[in-house]
Amino acid sequence: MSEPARSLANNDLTDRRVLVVDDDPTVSEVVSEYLRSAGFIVDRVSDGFAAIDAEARISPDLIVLDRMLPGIDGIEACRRIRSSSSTPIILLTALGSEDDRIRGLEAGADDYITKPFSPRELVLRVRSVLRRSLAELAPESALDRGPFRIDPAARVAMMNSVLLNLTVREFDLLAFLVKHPDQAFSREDLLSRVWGWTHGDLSTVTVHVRRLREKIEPDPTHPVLLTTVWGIGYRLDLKEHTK
Amino acid sequence: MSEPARSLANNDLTDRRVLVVDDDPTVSEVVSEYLRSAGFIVDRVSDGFAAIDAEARISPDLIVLDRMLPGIDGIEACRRIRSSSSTPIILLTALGSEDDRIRGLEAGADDYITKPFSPRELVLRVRSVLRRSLAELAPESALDRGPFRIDPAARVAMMNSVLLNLTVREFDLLAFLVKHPDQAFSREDLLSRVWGWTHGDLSTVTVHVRRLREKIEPDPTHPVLLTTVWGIGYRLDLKEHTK
DNA sequence: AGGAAGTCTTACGGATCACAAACGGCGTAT
DNA sequence: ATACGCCGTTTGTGATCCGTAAGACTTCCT
Repeated sequence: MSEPARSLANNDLTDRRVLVVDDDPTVSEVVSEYLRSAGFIVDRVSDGFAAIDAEARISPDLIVLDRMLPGIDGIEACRRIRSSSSTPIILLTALGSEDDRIRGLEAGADDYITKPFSPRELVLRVRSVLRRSLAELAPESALDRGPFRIDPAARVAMMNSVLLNLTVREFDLLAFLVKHPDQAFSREDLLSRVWGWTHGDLSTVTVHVRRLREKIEPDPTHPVLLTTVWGIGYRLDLKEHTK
Repeated sequence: MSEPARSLANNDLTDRRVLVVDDDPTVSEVVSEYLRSAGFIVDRVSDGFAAIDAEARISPDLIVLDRMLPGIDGIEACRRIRSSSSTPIILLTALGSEDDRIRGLEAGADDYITKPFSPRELVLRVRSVLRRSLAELAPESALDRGPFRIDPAARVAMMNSVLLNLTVREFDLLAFLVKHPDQAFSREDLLSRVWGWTHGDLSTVTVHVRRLREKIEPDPTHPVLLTTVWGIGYRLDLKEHTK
């Protein structure tokens, strides 16, 4: 109940412009209709070049891009759009292979939906991606909680009034945990919500947790703040349910 | 041995209401039985109008809807339900054509299963759709009952305000029992609803009950909280009969 | 009392998991 | 151009947990 509600309140998702790119009129029609009824303003084009052009012209808040297109394909269109803009992109595809998915994400796509998909799921994904991208733009205020003070704007983190010398990832990780204290997160969750990855090496999380511990724990070998929940993941303990 | 298992999700999928709509008594019976043994509460109706009525009346968490129905067909029922509610819908069908599928998804279905399907696949799909839809909702809150306090989000269990050091399985087992106190469950039930297995070695349950007793019973050899119901299974006694 | 079925207890091997340490790549600053 | 810092990955190690099996014990029934 903490985050999603607030970001929804601050950043309204209605009336956002979505650009739908698909050469199949049926799919394009269905997708557009559903997005419209979900409160989005929808523009449609049917090939890659038109997509690049339209993106530059109307600056949509998000693009739904079919992977298979006449002319340049979706992946290439995605790459070109991304090279000049950070507009979020959701890729549509008939293929479901892992390789395919990775190539899509590498090209800069923010999410990936395989056909056949339900329009409802599409709307959910669109909302989710939009929320994420809008949340990054919103100016956030500093947060004091427990011994921590997180200032996202200044990118400064303090603990007991002393400055923590954190790296980018460490800051993001700590900021997320301070925003969601006393809640256990799996490595997948953290990878997804802090790193923004949908898949990847989970040990990345493990190592960064260890590095963060070195900077915030009195005794890093016996964590009391950032504790591990065996078989689940990690939790930042601000409530004293321990001991 | 084990299933895809590891739901480790934030939201408990047990005790969710599923409405099964099918005019074929055999199919309806089989589907319902499998869903029940997977821990769902199942209601059944046999035609489209009854489905619309039942949906409004009992507000199920999910609907399994046959595509072929007397009166209005599944697609139409799906559309009507969707017009007034966002309850997730899984469509059952004998047909497998692409067109058919698209029309189903267009009507607002969240997933689509073609007959013949394995009951196991059905349960997996139901879980998957439910998990997606529940993920958008509020996280579950802590539960206080008797001497126990269960916080699923934090993955913390306390007894008389002291922290219990439980493993994953022990936590899941205790959480389930605290949610359903003073009710006897067979080992099969527990295996199905806590482990998510449809079959397996029942001694697994026995051993875990014993391990849990070691951590919550004053005298594990003479249980007073987690008692065994001879010939039936186990029960968590929270109503204070004696003492 | 005796047998059968159900339950409890203990033990063990495999599997999983968490952690530490180190490595190489990449970008940036010097 | 070089050095440094950060990041993601890999490897090895130790610890934990889980499921199963096997035997002892208890309860129920005849």
